[in-house]
Amino acid sequence: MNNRKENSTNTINESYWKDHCGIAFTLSAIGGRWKINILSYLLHEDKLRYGELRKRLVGISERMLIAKLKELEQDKLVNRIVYQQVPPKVEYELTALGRSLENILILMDEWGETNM
Amino acid sequence: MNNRKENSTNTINESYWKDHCGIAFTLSAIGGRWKINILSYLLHEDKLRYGELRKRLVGISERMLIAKLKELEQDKLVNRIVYQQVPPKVEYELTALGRSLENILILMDEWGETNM
DNA sequence: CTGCATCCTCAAAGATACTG
DNA sequence: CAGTATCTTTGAGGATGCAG
Repeated sequence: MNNRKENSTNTINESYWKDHCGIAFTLSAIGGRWKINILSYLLHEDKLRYGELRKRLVGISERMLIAKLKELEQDKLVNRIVYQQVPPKVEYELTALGRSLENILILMDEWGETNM
Repeated sequence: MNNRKENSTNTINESYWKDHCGIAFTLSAIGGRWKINILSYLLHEDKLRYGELRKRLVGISERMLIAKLKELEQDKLVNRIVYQQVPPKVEYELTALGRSLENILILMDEWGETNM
């Protein structure tokens, strides 16, 4: 996808990458404080406007939401749909790739619910 | 488990917690830069001494490794086995709860391998 | 060998004001 | 409405020295 190799995980040795490279990549795509929340909402609600997402993600700053949406878009997990009109309207939705994360999110949710 | 509520995710609103509480909890248990790496090694190699883990986790500082192992121990994901001898010998191994994360790690690895 | 305490750095994230 | 720009803050993580 994009510049994964510049992330913090690039200091890991070869034996690691042989065994767990996929995990590191997945984490780099959905890890951090906000991305999974964003993906979850888009999973449940199909299309959401920027402002709707912001209302749901209580506590996120505009700057962060934009940054994370842009990263998700660059990683092809979400589509950004621009409606040419005034006032502006932009919607975000999951791509097929984004939806393919559903199994992982479900498993994580189940494990958490069971063990919290 | 322990003090989840003090984490950064505690600012999220009610509708979030209703829908995705489990995911947030799971992420708080295995998220971050190192925990999944540690878990992966213990999954593949059963018991590992502190020094062996440190050799495998290239780039981690002693301070971080100790801190993350302690967190994993407090969350009941790993067991710490102390051998009363000189020089000291301590081994770490997954608990049943820790091994129960295997499915998630496998899914994440597969997704990453497929899409990286 | 295993582990703790202290100090420090830097990047991620927050706050705020502004614009098309 | 949907962003952008700038400044500030925070805290995860690194370096180092010490101890049982």
